Amino acid sequence: MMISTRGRYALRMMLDLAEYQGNGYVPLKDVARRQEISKKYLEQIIPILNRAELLQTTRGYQGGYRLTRAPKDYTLGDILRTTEGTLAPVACLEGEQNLCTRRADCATLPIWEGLDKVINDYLDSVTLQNVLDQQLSRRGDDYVI
Amino acid sequence: MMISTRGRYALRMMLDLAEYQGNGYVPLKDVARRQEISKKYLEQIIPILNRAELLQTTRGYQGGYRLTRAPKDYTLGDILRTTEGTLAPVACLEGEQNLCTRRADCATLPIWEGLDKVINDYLDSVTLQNVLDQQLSRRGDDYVI
DNA sequence: TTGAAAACCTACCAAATCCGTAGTATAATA
DNA sequence: TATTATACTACGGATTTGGTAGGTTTTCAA
Repeated sequence: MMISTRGRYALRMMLDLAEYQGNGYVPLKDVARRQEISKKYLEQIIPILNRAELLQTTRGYQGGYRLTRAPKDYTLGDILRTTEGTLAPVACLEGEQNLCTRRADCATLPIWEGLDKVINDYLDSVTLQNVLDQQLSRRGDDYVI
Repeated sequence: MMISTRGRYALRMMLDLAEYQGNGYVPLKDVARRQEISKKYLEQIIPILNRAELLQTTRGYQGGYRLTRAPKDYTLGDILRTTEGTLAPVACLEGEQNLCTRRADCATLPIWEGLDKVINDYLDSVTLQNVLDQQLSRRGDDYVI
């Protein structure tokens, strides 16, 4: 498993904001309730998104969070790389601290690089807006049936 | 990181066998030396491949391991799914014990299913033979330079 | 000016997973 | 029967995961 609850919850929170923010700010309490995720745990995930300026906040009365950009301007790759730190499928690709002496003629390294590309390309091909659209169309289907 | 040393070492061991087995059996000692992996640790990885009948063994003098099939008849997906247990990128896809009550109308589930497919398709598109061929052609390049 | 609502910060913790080491038992063959 | 090799099982330290808990600070409204 490469994507932990951190990334998955972050994604669900971003989707929730996209759906419910309207013109205002959404309090975390509401997101937590709708998504059935501990508010306290979400509080730990938010600073990561915040530092990367993926969302805006105000404190105090009627405070909360909202997206910085339009939903179509976030790829899932953006959100997941930010929260997970890396999406590298193997340690060899995780940076300088994992340098391997066999790297120069490692037969498997090109494989991992290819896998890494496939993963990132896929996640960068989907935006928050895409997911919202799919969700709405599925809900529509339910009414028809 | 989704693929641990177990899967990566298993893959390197399979490649090593493919390269060095000839008509006989390759003792683990030799694989461990060439690949610079602890023999004791490899001993723990092997039973997994063994149970799945990905390799053959004989004990005792001149014993060791060899591949069951031709290198072109193993995909990397075969080997990695066997050793890692699952290549699922998220817990939600890892089987019945991780059933989620929100599953029925989870907006993100289709994303994870798509990611899972992309990963497995990629790893099933490469065989051990493919990797061997690439490796040989790279070694050839070195001679030219 | 005070109270309530909300975000912010930091410490802590149990359980699981990862990455091995170690020792003994068993089998095959010269 | 000695040697070579696999097979099995237990243990353990380090790290990651998935949170809980409690207090602090900011903002606004009554």
